[in-house]
Amino acid sequence: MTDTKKLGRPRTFDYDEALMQAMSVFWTKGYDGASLRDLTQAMGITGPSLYAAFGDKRELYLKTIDLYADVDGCAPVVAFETEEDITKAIKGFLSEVVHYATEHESGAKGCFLASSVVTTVGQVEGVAERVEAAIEDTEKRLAARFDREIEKGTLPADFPSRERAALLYDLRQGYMFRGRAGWSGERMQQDLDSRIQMLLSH
Amino acid sequence: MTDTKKLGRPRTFDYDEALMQAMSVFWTKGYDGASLRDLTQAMGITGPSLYAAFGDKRELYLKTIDLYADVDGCAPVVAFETEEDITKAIKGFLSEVVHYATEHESGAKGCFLASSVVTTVGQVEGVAERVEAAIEDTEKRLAARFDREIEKGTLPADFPSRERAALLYDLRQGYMFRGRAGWSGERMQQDLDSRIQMLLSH
DNA sequence: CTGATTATATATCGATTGATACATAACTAT
DNA sequence: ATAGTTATGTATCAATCGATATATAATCAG
Repeated sequence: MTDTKKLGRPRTFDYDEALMQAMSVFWTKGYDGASLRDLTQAMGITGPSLYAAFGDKRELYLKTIDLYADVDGCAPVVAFETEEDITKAIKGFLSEVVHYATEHESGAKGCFLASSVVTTVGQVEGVAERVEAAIEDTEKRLAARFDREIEKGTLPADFPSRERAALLYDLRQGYMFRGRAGWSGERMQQDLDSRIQMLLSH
Repeated sequence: MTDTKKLGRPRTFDYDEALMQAMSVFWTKGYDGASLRDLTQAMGITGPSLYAAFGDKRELYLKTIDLYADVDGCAPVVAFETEEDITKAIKGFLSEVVHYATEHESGAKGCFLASSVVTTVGQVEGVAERVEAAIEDTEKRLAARFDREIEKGTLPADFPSRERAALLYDLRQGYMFRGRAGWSGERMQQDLDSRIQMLLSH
């Protein structure tokens, strides 16, 4: 935050882009599967540079998780929040999830946090808090969107926002899993409409 | 199958139990995280014995997946199939899932296949087919249970069995994820009744 | 300029990885 | 008994692991 000082030789690579590449490697190969060689090669830097800029492997890993949570992880949620019509909002959320589950620019599939990071909860210190915080944060945002609809009057006052938010999140998990398992986007779109109807039923 | 021959020195350890221990190690530490030392130590055998009995690390891994699919993976499904009352059957399925997600005799959490194996789909040859087959098989069994209820007349003829089976499966994924993330069983039981109602609505 | 500070590249560290060679032990078949 | 076959234990392989020591290059303040 307070890195106002500029001293010594400046780094010759893009910090954020290197971090993005690191995330991609962790995503596709997992924490243990990603070797320092894999990482440095993808990031375009050498070992000592990596350690100087990001710390050790674990710290780099945590930084990629934070990057994902800030930038990459909320595309479906943003789609859900910005669309005014609630039906279209849900459709947008789920469509984004399906798209996300089946193809990602990094070449990885599924959700980095939900299908890769989560496996290192008991293994890498600092991961558990981040995963739980991600669930908490996402579900709150989803529930808030439903609540807004109640205020608008398009959903009844006793609409179970929190429950439906949790359900939406679980559907997300299912799609991510199917994506990892190799399911196509078309196949997942199949039940989309009936699921939307179900999410809004009361 | 046709191992009718008995020749040479017999093995001095229990094959199935050793395989179970191996599964436990893979489950808790992941594929890459599980070292040969970890495995042989937990299995109570030496390296050469492991390679003689199970092949290399990858083959051992695939064998643990098959073991899980045959024995361990279907506890919730069996609970769903055996209970006659459909409401109680769903409750049994979900309760079993929650219990499964929060505690397991091996000390691992979540579903071995859904939260651990799935991350090695693109990494270890032979895993992808097994994961897809597991989804296919489970969803068919779940749908068949709903179909039986249609035949009994307790559910309407146009009840969407396949859709609800897929939904049930996705809920399972959600619980498994939450379990990995550290959620308690009580917390997950919260929405159970309303979810059952939703699964049976038409 | 000089001195201080930081990033980079080369080379390499000890430790651990997955996997075996070898000799020995224990069993079956003849 | 003898030969054939398989499992086990010891000891160890080359390769790779995560991480660093060292020297050099590039920037800053003065």
